This record gives sequence, C-alpha cells and structure tokens, in this order.
Amino acid sequence: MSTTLTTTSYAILGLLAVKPWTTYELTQQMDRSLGRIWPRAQSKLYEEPKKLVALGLARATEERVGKRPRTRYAITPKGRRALARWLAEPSQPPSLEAEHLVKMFFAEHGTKADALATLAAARAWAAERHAGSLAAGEAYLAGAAPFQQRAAQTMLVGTFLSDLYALVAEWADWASEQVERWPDDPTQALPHRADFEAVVERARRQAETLGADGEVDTGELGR
Amino acid sequence: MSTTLTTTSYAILGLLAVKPWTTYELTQQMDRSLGRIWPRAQSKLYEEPKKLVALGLARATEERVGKRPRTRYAITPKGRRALARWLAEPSQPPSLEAEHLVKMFFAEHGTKADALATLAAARAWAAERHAGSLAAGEAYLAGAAPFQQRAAQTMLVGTFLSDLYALVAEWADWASEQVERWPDDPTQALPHRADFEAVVERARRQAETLGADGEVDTGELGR
DNA sequence: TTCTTCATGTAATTAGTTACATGATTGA
DNA sequence: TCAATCATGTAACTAATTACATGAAGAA
Repeated sequence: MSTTLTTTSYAILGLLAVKPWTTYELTQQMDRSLGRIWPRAQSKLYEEPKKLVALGLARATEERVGKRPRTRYAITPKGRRALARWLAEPSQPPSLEAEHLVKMFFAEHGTKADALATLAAARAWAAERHAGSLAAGEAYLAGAAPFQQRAAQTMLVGTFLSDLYALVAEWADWASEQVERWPDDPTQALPHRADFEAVVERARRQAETLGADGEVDTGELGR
Repeated sequence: MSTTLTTTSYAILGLLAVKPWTTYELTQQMDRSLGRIWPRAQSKLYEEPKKLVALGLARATEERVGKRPRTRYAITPKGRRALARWLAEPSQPPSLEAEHLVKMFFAEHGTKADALATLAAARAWAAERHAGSLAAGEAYLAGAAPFQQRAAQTMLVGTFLSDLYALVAEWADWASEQVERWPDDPTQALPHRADFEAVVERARRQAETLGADGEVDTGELGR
C-alpha cells in the first residue's frame, strides 16, 4: 500500500471529518453526494480508509452486526490537520469525461439518427440528475435533509451541479435542433453560418464578463 | 494486451477516421481537442493504436525522420465499420472530477481564505479555457482552422465547452460573494435563507423547461 | 557547438474497477 | 421458510499514469 495521499484519500478524509461512518455508509455518500464531484467505485471506499488508519489520520473501530464484523472509521486530530493543509493547497484542474460528446464529435461517421439518439440520452441523464439536485435542495429548505449545519457548503456545490445539469439538457435540446437540419448523410453536414456566428457572438459576450484573455494558440476545441 | 475496445480506443479510432496521424500528432490532438472531452495521458496514445492494429481496425506504416523511426496510423474499412457500430451504442454517463468542488464541499475544515483561493483558481482555469474555446471558434469563422468540413461537429462540442467554462467562471464569482459573507470561522457559515430560496427557485424554473421529474429519493447533492 | 525544445517511444508503477463471495434482514 | 435485498468485504485484473531515455532540429 502506497503511503501517499491522493485526492480520493482526502475526499474520504473529508467525509470522516463530518462524522464517523461505517464503510457501507461511505458508499451511500458516494452514491448520493461525493460521487457527483469525485466518483469512485465502492471497493475504493473499503480500501482507502485503511490507508488513512495506517497513516494515523483515522482510526477504525470494530463493531458487530450479528456475528458479522463491520468497521467504523473516525478522523483523528492529526487527520484534521492534514485535511486543513490539503484545503490550502492548489487543486488539479477539473476533468470531464463525456462519451456522449465524443460521439457527437465524430458524428459524421455514424447516422443522423445515432446522433439524435446520443443527444436524447444525454438530455435524459441531465434531466434526471437535475431533478435529483432540485429535490435535495427542496429537502434542505424544508429542513428535512441531514447535515443542516453544512448547508452553506452543500448549497454552493449543489447550485453548481444543478446549473451544470440544466446546461447539459439545454445544450442537448439546442444541438438536436442543429442536427435535425443536417442532411441525411452527416458527412455533408455544415453549420448554418448564422448559427455559427451566433454562438461565437455569445461566447464573445461571455468573455467580456469573464475578462482576462490574452493571445491564444488555438486547436479545434481550444488552445 | 486485452482485445476489448474501450471508449479510449474508439476515441482514437475516431481521430484516425478523420485522417492518418503520427503518434505525436495524436498527442497534439489530445492537447487541443479530444482531451477536453476525453482526457488521456500521452503514453496511452502510443499504446492504444497498437491494439487497433492488432484487431485490424487500423494499419501502421513505418516512416523515418533522420535515422529515427516513427509510426503513422490509418483507419481500415473494418475500423470504419466498428466506429459506426459504436456510434449507435448507448453511452456511459458523463463523469466530472473536480477537486475544487471537493474542497468547497469540505470548506468548513479550512479557512475562509482557503475557500476564496480555491474559487479564484477555478475561475482562472475557466476563464483561460473559455478564451481558448472562443479563439478556436473565431478561427473557424475566419476559415483559418483546419478541418473546416468538420465545422458542424466542432461547433456542437465547442459550444458546449464554451458554455461550460462560462458557467464555471460565473459560478465561482457567485460562490465567492457567498463565501465573502461567511464569518471568519467557516464552521459557523450558514447560507442566507433568501439566497438559498433564490437558488432553489431558479432550479425549479429550470426544471419546468426540462420537464420529466418524478419521485426522488434525495441525498445531500442529489438522489 | 552547445543548449533547448520538439519528437518518439518504453518500462515501471499504481489507482481504480469488475467480479466474486457470503452473512444479515425483511417481507411475502 | 424462501427469496430478495441490504450489507460487508476480498481478490483478480486492467486501464491509465508517471518516470525515464534518447534522437532530431533549431536557436543562440
């Protein structure tokens, strides 16, 4: 077992800083909260806490349920200090993996129907995620959600996610309109000049709000 | 070498469907285009094409530059068929990894200054990416970009990315305002009721446009 | 000519996933 | 009491990353 902490280690340490959890409870949090911004497989949640214990950042207590053992993890003072140090460090840049987008990027090698189906799937995913986010927000407002004392942090992250899912759904709708206008052979697809100008113009206006551009060496999707 | 194709394999196959590339040129594309939606390390781009060749989906030709060999890969007809089949398959859901968000989620265990610095870093990243995206769009409009015949696909994906980067930057600005109002001890931070209601209300309006919600079992950040 | 950057790869390591196994609990 | 689901973990595997090595080209 390597002894260097990864972002995954700190993410779990962060959960332990909220309260002690059994491993299974950690997997629930991965499904319902942390996994939205740092997705990891269940088995990781059984493995990483052992590393935290080995480094003295967490301690494990054995419990039993029937004759079966289970482990509950809690953060240590040393763990809290390590977490605080990590929060002050620079972060690695966000990373997005979107198979839907990859398929759209190469859409000319499939059919128009394929492209529309891919967009519909992306939209459905986003709508479902958005509904979940909204429901979580409503629950907080109603005081029905756990960890009310963490509402400020949850609101910040939840708002981002909610906006992101809305963006994906709206983009998919817009992109579907575009694809509808493609000829049946997608290799012949060309964007309407006016549409292209419209999106670039929109990006220009966004850039004004954003400020801070310099010279850029461009590729297909960015410098 | 496993013989099952991953999304990474197909992503590279998609690039080869555009034109033949040397491995180094593939790494350039990863830096400038594909990497925005399917990021992978350089060394993967030296490894995966070999698998495609082994499966008959691509062929390799040896070239030399000085006395040093280099490999150029091209897609085969069988490769084009495989790519087309893949484009018709369902996609795995998008995945976001954002260390910045993880730190905001656990911000109460650090200082207010840490949180603001994390948000500033996220905003700077987004602004830079947005500038790159905009520049790429401008280049296309000016006819100065390569692969003009792929403009329709590039516009779809590029618009999504541009909007995403703008969203991140705008969110970071909004979140910074929120954090500014926190007390010096972030464990005491509570969102202003009005702000919380405002974001939930916005999500409700988005949901109306999106349609399609049902009953949801909520966690902290979603069902 | 030497230094730096561009270019081309391989090797070693690891972070993470998938698959498996099984006990406990609950409801029909 | 049987089946389904919840809960707790381990083992095997692999996809991917980091580190390393070095030739070629261009600039100072």
